[in-house]
Amino acid sequence: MEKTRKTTLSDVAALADVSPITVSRALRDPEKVSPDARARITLAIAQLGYVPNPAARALASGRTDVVGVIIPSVSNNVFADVMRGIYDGLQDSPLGVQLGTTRYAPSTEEQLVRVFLSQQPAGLIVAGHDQSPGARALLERAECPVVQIMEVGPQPIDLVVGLSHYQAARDGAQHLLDRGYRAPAFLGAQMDPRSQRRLAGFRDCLIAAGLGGDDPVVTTPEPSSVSLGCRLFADLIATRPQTDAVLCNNDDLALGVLFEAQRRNIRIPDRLGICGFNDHEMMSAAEPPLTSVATDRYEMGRAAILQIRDRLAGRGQPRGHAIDLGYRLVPRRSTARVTA
Amino acid sequence: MEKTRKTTLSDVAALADVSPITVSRALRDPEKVSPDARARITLAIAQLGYVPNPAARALASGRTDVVGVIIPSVSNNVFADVMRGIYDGLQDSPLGVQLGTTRYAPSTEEQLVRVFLSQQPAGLIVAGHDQSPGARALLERAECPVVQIMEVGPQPIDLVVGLSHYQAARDGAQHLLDRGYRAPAFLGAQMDPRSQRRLAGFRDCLIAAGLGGDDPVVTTPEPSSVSLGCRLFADLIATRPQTDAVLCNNDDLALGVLFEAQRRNIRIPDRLGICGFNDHEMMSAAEPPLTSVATDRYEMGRAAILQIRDRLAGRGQPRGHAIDLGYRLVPRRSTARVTA
DNA sequence: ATCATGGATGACAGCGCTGTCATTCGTCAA
DNA sequence: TTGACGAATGACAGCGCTGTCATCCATGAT
Repeated sequence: MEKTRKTTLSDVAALADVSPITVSRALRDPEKVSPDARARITLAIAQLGYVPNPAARALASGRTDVVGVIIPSVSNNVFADVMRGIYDGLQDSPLGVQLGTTRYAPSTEEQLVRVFLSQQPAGLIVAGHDQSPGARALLERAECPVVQIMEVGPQPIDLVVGLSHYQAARDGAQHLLDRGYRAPAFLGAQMDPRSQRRLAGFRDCLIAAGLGGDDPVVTTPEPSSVSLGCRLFADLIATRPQTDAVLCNNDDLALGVLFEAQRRNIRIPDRLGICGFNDHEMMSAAEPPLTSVATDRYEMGRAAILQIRDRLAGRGQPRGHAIDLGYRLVPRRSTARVTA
Repeated sequence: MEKTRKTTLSDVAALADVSPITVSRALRDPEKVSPDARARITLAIAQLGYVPNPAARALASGRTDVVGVIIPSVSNNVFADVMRGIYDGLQDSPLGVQLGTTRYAPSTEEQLVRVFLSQQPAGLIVAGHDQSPGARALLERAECPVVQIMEVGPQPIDLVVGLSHYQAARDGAQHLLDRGYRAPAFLGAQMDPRSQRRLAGFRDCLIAAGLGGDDPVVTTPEPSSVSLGCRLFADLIATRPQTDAVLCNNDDLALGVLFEAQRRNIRIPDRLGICGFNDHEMMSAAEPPLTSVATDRYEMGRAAILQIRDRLAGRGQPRGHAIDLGYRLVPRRSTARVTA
């Protein structure tokens, strides 16, 4: 196990017969180096298998090629789509990703922000608008672009890519009313701030329609799952049998409701309407196909990275710029009641 | 926008009235510093809000606190579970994660390995056993622990945490035969090496049972999805109507098959048996509940990180150590044929 | 022929931390 | 009382790269 010293810039420089600094320039800013020297350097790099040391670069320049991404959880498939968008947005750039998960804990988030910022990242992507005051202060002082994703809202820290969960859920609820359902309920798991705003949209829609009598809401802090959808729905109809439709906080729950309804021979969409949230691919494949409020999680991640890349390239949007990706109600058979 | 210099070790040292090196030790190895000095240092750090500069640490020590994770894709929910395990395994450690995705391309994988290794990571986790020769050579020469996850197999690079996909699928196929199905087929998407080995297990099971006549296999390189399950199943019964059971390469496909079968009024399990792979949470919630071969993706990620942490702590397993997490056939109603 | 101009290159120092010694001091056995 | 020892601390140099400024040289205008 010999201790082979890594090849350095100087090794390359020696072989290419230039000074180390010229090699450094050839790597970062090839335009500034003569074609002749550049060719010799490229060759030397290939011969030696040289790979730059990012730590040294970071220390010397005060910058890194790492984008920090802080999300609540990796197992939530909403974030899986976001991450895919992020990675696609990274294509053809030297940037890498450092991922941190908060487990929905503000204190963890603040600590992650602190740690990530200490690495002088090229940019930071954080989920949501509900950072702790401490985390927010850190982010406002950050020297790199900061993108808040998932939702649009007041007082952005820097850049924003998201949508209005309140409006999206309100439209979902309105769709149920439009289709003639008169006793819709809300099912929610993992009641993070976005879920809370969806719930608020649902409630306001019912109130506006004069249906705000009882508060037909079943929620739990547990993480969302299909099985949980089954259980929550079972709870719901046990306590509120007149329920004729459910707006689910996400698609997992909606699928669970579908299965539980099938088990109980509850006819969909006549006896029960189901509307999910996000419009995961499986919604259209289900039998019956399930209505959902479509959100573009993939684009959310991609756009966030592109915002950062634009900023780094000097042609970015100013502080406060927000991209509202919107949402789209996708009606399917699960809410296609015959009696309107 | 004032250029506030970050507080450094020396600032802390000055305030605590010790030398910088003592502060460094207090951070990395508190035992080696007197309680008195340690207290003053802790106080100074808190007062100044000092956060170490990881780039400087990496440059000086030649090591980082980052574990590189190289997986094919983040959107595959198998890897979402693995990632969750990894993050849980990281709890109470100073380690962070740098994630890279190969998009199932060996050349991308090799480049990622090269880039990650150049960062002198604390450890590396790579998915699968089918690295390109170049990537393999790099990994074998790596100075950090390397864990191959997902499957066990011959010639490990260093550490391994996985299971035998061949055996798992073979058992799944055998289960279908045991339940009296006589014309099972295999449905596969995203035919990566692990999927190929599952397919091999399926084929060998049929051959061993003397049912190896035709080759009832429908696969596609497309990424797996529920909708794709619907389509593949439609293709399958169009070309091979006698099919009486399907072993699906994963649970998404199995769910798609269920929906498509419901659409066509194909009775499950009597007319058609369905077996998935991985036993995603939704399988037990479905109606009817779906049989699957359970794998512990979460534990795969967690164990991989723990292996690395043990190594770093000096009490790790030797090179070549493999953990076979096994699998578990979970029979449910979707294969509970009455006629045995 | 002379000088200003700008492109190409290089010298130097230093980013913030840690490895490797060396040094100091108190403690205990002889 | 002395010396040996270990715990606590410090001095020094350097990790590999880049920011800054200086230098060099060919070119074209005068």
